[in-house]
Amino acid sequence: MDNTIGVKKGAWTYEEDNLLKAYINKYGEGKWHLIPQRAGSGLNRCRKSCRLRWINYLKPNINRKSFSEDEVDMILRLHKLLGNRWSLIAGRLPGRTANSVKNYWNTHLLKKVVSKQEEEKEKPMETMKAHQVIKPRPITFSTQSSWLNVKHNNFVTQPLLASNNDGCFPRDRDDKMTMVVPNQIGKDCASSSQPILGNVPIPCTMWSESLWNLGEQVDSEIIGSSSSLQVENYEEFSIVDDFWDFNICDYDSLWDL
DNA sequence: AATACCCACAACCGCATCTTT
DNA sequence: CAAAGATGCGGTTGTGGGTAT
Repeated sequence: MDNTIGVKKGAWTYEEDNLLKAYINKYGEGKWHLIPQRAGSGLNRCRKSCRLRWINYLKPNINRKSFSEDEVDMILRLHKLLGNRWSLIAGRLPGRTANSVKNYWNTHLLKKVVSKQEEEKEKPMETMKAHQVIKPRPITFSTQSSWLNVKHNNFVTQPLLASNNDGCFPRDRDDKMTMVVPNQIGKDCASSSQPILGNVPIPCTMWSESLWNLGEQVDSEIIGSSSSLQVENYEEFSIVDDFWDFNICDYDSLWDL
């Protein structure tokens, strides 16, 4: 546990920053618990504070400029998809930290999003955009091996449900269901300039590779290297249709990307 | 000029998860 | 396998600077 007794808190001084930078230069990142004994008496900070200071402020590649329109757009899209998973969102924005993305969201975007949602609520039902719902078709991994092998060439087109390793859908609490975001079979987008979904171009950082990696971070062990979003509370869905109806919003988020 | 208020962001805190013993 | 320790994450708070009154 942290021994925080007698440890300094509050804003960091120039000297403390230099001590921490010198420590990182000498020993590298990580091993935060060793900082108090290695960095000397001038750096009387707990390891958590040191880690935060380095990650959010001192790290050389941090982009401290104001957020560009593209970055804001990316944050909005990723937040729609991932929610408040700031580290994942920041991971898609080079040079940005989870803390800075979170701060930007809370100070600039949260109000906008909330007011927009309020507007949507107040709209009459008939003016709402109709969604085309494509019901998923259960497919086993063995039959999907073809598209699993072409992930680098394609981009997201249609979500499907995947079964478990044994080819069956979940039957009990120990089984896990995954939502798979497959690539469009047979369509090679690697040679085109930028993938298009309807009339909406997909930002370059959200090409299939990004989504794929995203999926790996969301749930890497359930589905191996495929792009997947693990569905929690799967036990609520006794049949595929129930699951699909319940998750229309999540699927729409993907379409809106 | 003084004060109040607001905003942006750095930093802290508690908790969850992962790793080590 | 359990406990302890280490790390990482998201929510929240504190504070300094800018602006309005």
